[in-house]
Amino acid sequence: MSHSLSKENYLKAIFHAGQQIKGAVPTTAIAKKVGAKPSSVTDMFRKLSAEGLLDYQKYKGVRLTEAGNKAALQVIRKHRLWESFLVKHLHFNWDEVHQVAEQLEHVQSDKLTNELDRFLDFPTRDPHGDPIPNRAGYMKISNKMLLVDLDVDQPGVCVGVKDNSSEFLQYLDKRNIGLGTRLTVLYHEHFDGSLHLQTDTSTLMISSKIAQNIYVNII
Amino acid sequence: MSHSLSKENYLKAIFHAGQQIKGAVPTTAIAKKVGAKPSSVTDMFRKLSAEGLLDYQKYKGVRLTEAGNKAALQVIRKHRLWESFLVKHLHFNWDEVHQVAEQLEHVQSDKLTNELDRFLDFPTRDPHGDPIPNRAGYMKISNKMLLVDLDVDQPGVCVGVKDNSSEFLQYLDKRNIGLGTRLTVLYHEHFDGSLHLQTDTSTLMISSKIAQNIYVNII
DNA sequence: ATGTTTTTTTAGTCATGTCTAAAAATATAT
DNA sequence: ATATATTTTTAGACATGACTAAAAAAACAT
Repeated sequence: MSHSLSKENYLKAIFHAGQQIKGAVPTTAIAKKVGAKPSSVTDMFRKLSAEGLLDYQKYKGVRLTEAGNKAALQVIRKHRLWESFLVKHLHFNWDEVHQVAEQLEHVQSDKLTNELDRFLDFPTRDPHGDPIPNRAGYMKISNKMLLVDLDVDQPGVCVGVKDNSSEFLQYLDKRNIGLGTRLTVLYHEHFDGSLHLQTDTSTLMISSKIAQNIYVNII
Repeated sequence: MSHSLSKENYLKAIFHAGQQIKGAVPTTAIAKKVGAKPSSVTDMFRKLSAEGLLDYQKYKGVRLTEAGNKAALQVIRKHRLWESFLVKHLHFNWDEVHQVAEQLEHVQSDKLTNELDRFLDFPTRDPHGDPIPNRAGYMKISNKMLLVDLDVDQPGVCVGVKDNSSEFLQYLDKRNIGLGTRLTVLYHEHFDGSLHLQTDTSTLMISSKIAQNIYVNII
């Protein structure tokens, strides 16, 4: 029932790649994500396939089986719960959590995971706005969109960012934009694409480039 | 500066063995602690020695160098902080924490460790009453003693247990004895060695065997 | 003191997860 | 359609951390 650290990383990478790609996930895509050479990825594909976690046909890439999907979701659940914990209680910034959560996600203890979930009051989104699977592995499909695509006068709430760099996150902090910030686009400036926003506390103007890196949900 | 999971476990085991043994720590003692064969331990002794973490002479056992001691203390610090977190915030019992803390202690992030320390309000003892090294690696030498050795009328406080079995811990819960419980020995029953105790809320009688498994500090 | 037992080390092997280099299959371009 | 480029797989190797079996050293008895 429990898999090695390396296998968990592959499952997670395959899950994420599967979200972005239409059909089967190719070797090279995973090689990039896990930072290994394609030959190593092929080896691992075969191992995971033998364990019934992947459907793998030579030269055709892989798909997660139901068991593989479930395993991947459990890792993602742990990753996102830990990210939430780090930001909410340990003063981590959005951009610092990933590396540490990558380690914490591999700790094996259902009790730990579920108690952490309860301690955090069963959050549904992590600090990047991504949905957190519940203990059954179910998560809301994310219908987040980029702020730049939000219609004028359609209220939205910030649920995450695309660019995770410190610079960007610090810029957002300075403009008082964070997870949960409600905002409405007043109008698009056609000349340069900049957006004029109304938040609960003020109005502000941001460039098109910024708006291309903020995820919002319609509310 | 950072060591593999396996190496950290060896360093920790050598530290603990060194506390119990007078001179150098022999191969077999570590083999038992880490659950490996003596030949594997010899291999690891040589590796750690080459890294300057151990003083090792063939057939003579090992001693931690200053660097090795420091590294061991950092692992112990993390282990005990995580145990504290699990008990205080995640509803773990005294006896459930060890296995999970064994995993969490290997997560590498100074910020994580130090923020966890702060979050817990800089605890000085873990749920078993063992002292927690601070970020400099300094910890109070434990002057804990067994309850059975506490003098009559000398007030003490429960700082831990020797027996970590669920049965024993549940017994203590039932008798309302826990970490921090203040108690005084009223008298020893010479006939069977049982102790009569005064706590803040009541008086109670416990057997000599129980008193041999409870650690107290003089207050 | 010398033979026996125990401890420790050496030598050789294995599993995991990685790599490089080369071969095979697939995809792309004209 | 066929040559070229890219992707994927195979084959063989390596590091880590473990193992077994046998040899060497140390400790223990009488």
